[in-house]
Amino acid sequence: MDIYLYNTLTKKKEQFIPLNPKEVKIYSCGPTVYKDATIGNMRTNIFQDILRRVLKYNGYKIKHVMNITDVGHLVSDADEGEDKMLKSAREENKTPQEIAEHYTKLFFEDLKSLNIETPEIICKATEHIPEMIEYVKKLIENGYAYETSTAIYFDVSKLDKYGILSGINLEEQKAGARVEVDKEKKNPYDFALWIKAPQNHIMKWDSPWGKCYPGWHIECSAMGQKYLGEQFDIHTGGIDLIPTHHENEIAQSKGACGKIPARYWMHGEYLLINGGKMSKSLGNVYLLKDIIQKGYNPLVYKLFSYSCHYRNKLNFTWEGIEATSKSLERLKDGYQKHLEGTDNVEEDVINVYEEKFHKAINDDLNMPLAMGTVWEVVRETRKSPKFAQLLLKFDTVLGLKIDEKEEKNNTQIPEEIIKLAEKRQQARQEKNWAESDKIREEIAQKGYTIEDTKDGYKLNKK
RNA sequence: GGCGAUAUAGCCAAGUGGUAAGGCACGAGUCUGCAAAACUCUGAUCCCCGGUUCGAAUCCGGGUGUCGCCUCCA
Repeated sequence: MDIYLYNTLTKKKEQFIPLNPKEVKIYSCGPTVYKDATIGNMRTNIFQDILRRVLKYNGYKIKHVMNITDVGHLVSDADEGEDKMLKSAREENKTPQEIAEHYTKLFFEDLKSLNIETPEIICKATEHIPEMIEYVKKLIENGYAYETSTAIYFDVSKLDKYGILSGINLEEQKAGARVEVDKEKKNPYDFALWIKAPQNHIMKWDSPWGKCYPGWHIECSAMGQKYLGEQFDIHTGGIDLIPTHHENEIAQSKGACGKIPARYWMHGEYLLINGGKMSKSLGNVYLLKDIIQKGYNPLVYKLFSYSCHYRNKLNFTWEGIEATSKSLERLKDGYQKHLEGTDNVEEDVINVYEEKFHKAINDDLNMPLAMGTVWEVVRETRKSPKFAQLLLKFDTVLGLKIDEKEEKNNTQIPEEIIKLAEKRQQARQEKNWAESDKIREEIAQKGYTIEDTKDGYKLNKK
């Protein structure tokens, strides 16, 4: 079945045809590991995971590269100001290496909680300094870069066109309106490839231009080329990377080898919090940890993100998480019921559902639409293991572990509560409903719920 | 000022020319001593105005609203 993906480069949905008919090469801009990853960051990672899984569903092998930026970009704008890694290190009284290690570990823990597949290749910026130096050298040789007293800059005026991704027009931009223009820069949009380190700068490396550290964009170009070649299939990232980072990656790649590095550029939209931007000042920066701490399965967040297409803004609310939490439970219940079902179902019925689902995910990863089909199968009145099997197949894309039973009953129920439940059970047997209801109220006040089933009572923590 | 996105039931959200998927909530019912859970049923003509068309949420023009980016940011 054909796959269609929206390409930021052409602003159109295009049929996806990989360079190699069997293997798809993807590069994803990974985290800068100087602070906690937010659920907003995770939305992008979920989007990238879906992309992988959908391609695999279609039978492709994946070679997916993700970088870890463990050398800081600058805190302030335009190639000046303090380095973010160093700032965090100073604030937390640790070495930059310790900071990077710490946040890298947390990042991968989040991915694991969300059942996000680990890319085939994870590469750290600090381990690819020689490749970056070579890349800068090449750009200088090709006449796309020049040296000033502070850095090696990319000369955007040497390109036939700068700004193809974001659609900016250099002539129309008010250069330097908000950015202090470096007097030595030839063009306001020239960006630093390689920055000469001040004496007190901790992270710096020897290079033909002295002790330096890399500019923000060079690592992705250098590592992408190293692992995937001069041109690969898909480049992904958050929507915010379009105007600067990806624009500059394209510039670098065109300068170095005359090619746009990726044929398809895909960008995930932002997650909003209560309709607005997530920001520290509003105190609405949430981490996956916060969702877990409220007692939710982290996969609830993953399912929540399927309620909206990746190219649309998704509004995060706790109400939404609560609603999704119920959905996930019902999804799992539905799966179990099919598993235990005995109804007969024709292959045709299965195939119709499968095709509907497949078509949805192949249509630019339309998860909200695909979920519609998932629910149709879950709600099928006929119960059959064949449907369970189909759902399991869907779950290779969803990654929700629908066959894993919730472990909410594993939480320790205090002796006291169990005693009350037993007492209530006895009252019920004696048909002493008043007493029974009284005890239920008591249990509720102590933070537990009790449900009566045909096999007896069932306790849960609220 | 420039670039871009979006406006569909209480909420989240698909659908991009042929009489509005799905999820959550609400309400009703089945079940239950009652409740919970589960299951079943129930709701919108698609921001406004004008146009094209046999026919538009869907195309075109004009408004209005919301949001994002243009500075580090997924």
